[in-house]
Amino acid sequence: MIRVYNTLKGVKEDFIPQKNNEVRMYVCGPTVYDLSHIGHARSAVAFDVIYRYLKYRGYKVIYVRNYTDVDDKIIKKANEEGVSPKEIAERYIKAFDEDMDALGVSLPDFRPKVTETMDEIIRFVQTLIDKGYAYVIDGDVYYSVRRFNKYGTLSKKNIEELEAGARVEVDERKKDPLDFALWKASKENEPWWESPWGNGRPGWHIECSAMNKKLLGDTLDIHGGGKDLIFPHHENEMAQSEAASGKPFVRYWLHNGFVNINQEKMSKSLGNILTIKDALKNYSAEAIRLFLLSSHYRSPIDYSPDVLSDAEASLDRFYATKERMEKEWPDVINKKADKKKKEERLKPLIDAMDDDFNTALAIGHVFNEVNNANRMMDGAKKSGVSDEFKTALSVIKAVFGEMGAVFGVFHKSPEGYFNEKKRYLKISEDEIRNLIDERNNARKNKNWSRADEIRRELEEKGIILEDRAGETIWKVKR
RNA sequence: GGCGGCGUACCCAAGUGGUAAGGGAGCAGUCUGCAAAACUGCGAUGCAGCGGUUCAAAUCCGCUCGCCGCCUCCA
Repeated sequence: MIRVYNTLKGVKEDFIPQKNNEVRMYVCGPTVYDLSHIGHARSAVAFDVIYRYLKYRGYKVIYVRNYTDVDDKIIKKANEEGVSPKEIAERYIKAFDEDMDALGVSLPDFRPKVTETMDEIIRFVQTLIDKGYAYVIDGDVYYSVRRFNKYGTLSKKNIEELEAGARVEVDERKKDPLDFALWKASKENEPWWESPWGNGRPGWHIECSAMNKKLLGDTLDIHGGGKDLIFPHHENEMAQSEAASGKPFVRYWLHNGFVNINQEKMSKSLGNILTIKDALKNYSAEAIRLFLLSSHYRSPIDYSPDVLSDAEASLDRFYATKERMEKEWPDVINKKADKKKKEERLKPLIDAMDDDFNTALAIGHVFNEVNNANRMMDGAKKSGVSDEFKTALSVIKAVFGEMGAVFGVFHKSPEGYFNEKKRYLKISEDEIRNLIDERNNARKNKNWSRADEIRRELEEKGIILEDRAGETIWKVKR
């Protein structure tokens, strides 16, 4: 049984989708006005793993992640650059897609855009007006917060205190300062769409409600996003959707924690925004993914060179072991793993993931198995190959394969992994080869000082030499 | 001010009542010409602090200290 922490209830509870085997899942995607940063990556990776895991556990998942391509910030940027909002949106959708692809984030089943959902949005607003939850003023449409008596239940906010503490500039025309815009009449130099209330564009929250209704129906099983979206975005979404349908909007609200940079919140004013593209210049996508999955998705995490190096070191260890398994015991690991034994070994991993997608614990178990595999291979070398050993090693290989597919980490070929590290090389491969040859000649002549000198020389350039039986191999260790 | 959360070894991190997973770094050993990798051993008598509940607490309760997030666009 999967258990998830539901923001709405504030506790972990059993995960039971409305339709026995089917999960309808929606995650808030980016507003495409700038390059995506490492925080977007966290949200995307966290929910990607949740998506993959639900499928792994046998659910049929319909996963939707939107692009907000109509928004104040997009318009502002477009006006600054003297280009159309459409051009801005397209540019950053492309950039976001590239980033997701680089990070190995799987494509959601649907990726709706606001511009392609306009009819549904307008109908949705009209429904809210018809039901008395919204009112029109000079071409604007506002949602009447006080009409929805559950307002504040998601973010645990008291409506009276909200009003008292409101720091937003109040639009005097609104009936209540808390009311928010469903539809905004277009101003000059703004994109607009025709509507019953005049030309205008949607407010921020209505798109998600409309997209959800269109693609997933009135009630979702999972709705996800960053913690910062709980208020006001998700609170407003819930208010809109439940007012319109009269049904519960979301069964399980899931929210991921933030990524800080050197203990500070990322923000434009601090100037410490780390884009995904910049992160990828310094670290591999897999290391970034492993870093993101090394703590629980709800905890805040701190991005720093140290923790990313830790992730790289972990990956080196994992792939060195995988390589050893493949090189030393190809016949053993290519045999089909015993199903029952596999389930036994998989159990701790499954239990961890079932418990609110505890990737950190599950990855810990992966490394327990790395240790087991190495110990068993050492043992087999010393005291012979037993059937037990063969079974266990093939099972571990299978465990790596299955969990690798869920995490989107640990799934490469060791050769491919170590080859990728060559991008950090500060010396040509030919030069390395030549130096290794020279060193091996020196070793033959027992010229140990020259041999060690070459080793040191290469080490300074981030190359580690390993003298194996009959050959010297080199690896990138930066 | 309101709401929510966090504080576990040198660093990262799991653990929500039964006696501290895992990774990195470090030290020692096996192996090696020397290394590397791997393995073995060592490493928190204690989980911010102080009290309390309990046969038993990192885990529950209370207080104190420190840190953070949301309340306004934000993953």
